[in-house]
Amino acid sequence: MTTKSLPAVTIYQIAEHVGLSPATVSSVLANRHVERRIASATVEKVRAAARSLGYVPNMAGRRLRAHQAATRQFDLAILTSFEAPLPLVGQLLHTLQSAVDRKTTKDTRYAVSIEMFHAGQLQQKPALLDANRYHGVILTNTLPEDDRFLAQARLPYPVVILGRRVAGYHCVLEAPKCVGRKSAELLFAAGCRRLAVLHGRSLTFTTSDRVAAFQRTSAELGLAAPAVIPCGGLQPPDASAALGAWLDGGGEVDGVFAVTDSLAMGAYQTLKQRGLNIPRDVAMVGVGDNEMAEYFDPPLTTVAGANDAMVAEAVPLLFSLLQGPPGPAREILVVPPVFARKSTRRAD
Amino acid sequence: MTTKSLPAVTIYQIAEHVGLSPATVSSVLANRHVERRIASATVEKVRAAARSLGYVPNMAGRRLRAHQAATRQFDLAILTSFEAPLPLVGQLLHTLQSAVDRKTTKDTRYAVSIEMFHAGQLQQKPALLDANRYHGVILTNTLPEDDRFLAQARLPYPVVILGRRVAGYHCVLEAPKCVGRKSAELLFAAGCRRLAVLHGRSLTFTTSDRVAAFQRTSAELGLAAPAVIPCGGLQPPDASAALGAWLDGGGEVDGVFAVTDSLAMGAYQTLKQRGLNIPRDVAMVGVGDNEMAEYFDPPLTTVAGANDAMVAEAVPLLFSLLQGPPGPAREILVVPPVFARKSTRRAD
DNA sequence: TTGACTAGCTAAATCAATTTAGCAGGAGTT
DNA sequence: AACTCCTGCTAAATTGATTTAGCTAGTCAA
Repeated sequence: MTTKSLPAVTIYQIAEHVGLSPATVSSVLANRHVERRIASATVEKVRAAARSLGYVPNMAGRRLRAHQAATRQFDLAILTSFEAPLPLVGQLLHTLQSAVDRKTTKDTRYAVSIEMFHAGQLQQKPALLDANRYHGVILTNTLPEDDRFLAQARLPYPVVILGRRVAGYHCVLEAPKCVGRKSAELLFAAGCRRLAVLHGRSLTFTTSDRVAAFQRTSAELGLAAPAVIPCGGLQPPDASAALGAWLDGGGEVDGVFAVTDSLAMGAYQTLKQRGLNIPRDVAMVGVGDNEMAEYFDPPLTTVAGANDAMVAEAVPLLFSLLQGPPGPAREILVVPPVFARKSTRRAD
Repeated sequence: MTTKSLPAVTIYQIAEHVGLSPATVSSVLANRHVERRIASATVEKVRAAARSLGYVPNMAGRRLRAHQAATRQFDLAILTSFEAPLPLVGQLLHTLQSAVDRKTTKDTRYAVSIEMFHAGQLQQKPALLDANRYHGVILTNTLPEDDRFLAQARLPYPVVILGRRVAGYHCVLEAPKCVGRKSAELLFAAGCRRLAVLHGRSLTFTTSDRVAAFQRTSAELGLAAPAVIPCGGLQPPDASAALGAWLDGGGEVDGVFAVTDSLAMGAYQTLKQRGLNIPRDVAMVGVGDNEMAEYFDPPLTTVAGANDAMVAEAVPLLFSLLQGPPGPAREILVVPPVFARKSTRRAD
């Protein structure tokens, strides 16, 4: 419990404390004491001092010294919010790691980190503006507050923003309005006339775009304004509860669009509990963000699942930024595919 | 395309190349050229040289220099295989990040990385034995080959192994045999007499323990030896195909245990396609590794979901290792809970 | 002509850890 | 007595980037 609060302890302080040279301390702490013939009493003394002073090795120092001149190392990071659904990040991580794996050679190495921030509080992330941590970053799941911060603060390393458009940055995002429009069209084509949309309470850029486009397309198709049902969170129970309450309040639908698949799953449960058949009584469209969608009962029609495609664009973009000259901020729009399944197929 | 292959370029080489001092080059590359009054022609010259020589800044050097004496920084990593299901890793990441967030103070900071290896090829991960990258690591989703490597190679930093037991390491794992035993008992209690177990082709320590315990308990209950059905992978289609082929080959079951939930989902599909009712004709038990299990149709009875609990043990254990003296390798066993749902409830 | 000032650049110190060459002093050998 | 060897340790160099203090040559004013 003798851990000093500050400042951080170096081997020089340990050396002074035990009355030996830094060389000896280093040899012990790097476990080289056998080949360096350090007396075992000395070893114990150094270790005890390191513990009691709360020594934490400085990796920057170690790495600098251990650096192999022929190797260039890239430190990459994925920056995402705590609140974001993990599968999306997982997919990004997977793709990035695979790319890194392929690109690793004898003289080029990569390290991939994940950093998380609390949604809307990106500016409180310490060291975000330091140039001494990462060579490049993919930033995703930001909220409007975060984007405002980003738009004014220029980060001193290459950044790819995933899923949003922020001025001055390289961005990869879903083609705007596509998902909402296609969802409305699918439900309309399935014969639905009273639509509803389920979304999480805190809308990201992407999900609010989906809702808005859904509403607009409904209007264009001559339908009544869709019911907008906000759910407490993004998990199935949230949707289940929200939809249930809405139906209890007299709401009526024959077509539901859920902006994420886990909301769709919750909706399935509520509809089935009330004896409503999918798709006969209520057709459903989700977003292909979950590989399970195909295995729902009935299989869920999804729009998008553009995450694959977005990630596939974002990763090469990041690598190109690592090498190439700055250049103007590029913007890549990914058109989401449609997977028509049973949940919107009434005639069968 | 003038990127030299080796060695890595430093600012000294750039300085020599353009006939200026390293100080000037540094000022330009750190974007300090305005306040340092560097001529704009010089700025362009330096930038061009950096690009053409393929300069990659050495973060260790930068961080060392930028180091704030009062701050100690811990670099932590999660080391997992590419082949592992991502949600588990996601949960671990989430818990670790939350802990790190709570523990971050003015003079103690943390960075969390994720590194991936190809299952069974951990020893090929470069720099795993270097002491200059991480202060501590949580290692998960290893295969027996990896464990053998670990048992002989001692890593020069604190390690917590998740989900397996490896001699000489701190481990957190499912209490052995529990999941397999409880699954067999649940199916037996549901009236099943002809059991089968679905598993992925490459068995981890955990999943092979589940299969073995399931077999043994079946025998103890006086049942015929369960059919063991290996699936090509861990995704629903793999289970769907494997179970389908087995049924086509004349296999008969009234109770199925799937060692992961995504296999259970595939099995659901096959059973329903063949007109078999769950749980009346075939009861099912899965493992609570997927939050969707409760929303299957019918809801899936699961054993475990011990991942929560394991992660909750592993993270504090890692932190205790970062501070405390070495001490003997601890082993924490987590007893998996049971969630009985409709898929094993025949009388209703 | 001298002094004040500026633009543009550089020398050298610094960050923390590791390693190499080598020193001091004692033991053992012939 | 001269030598070799060994044990246990240290001085100093090294790693890459950044910053501070300061230098030089030129401009301008008095």
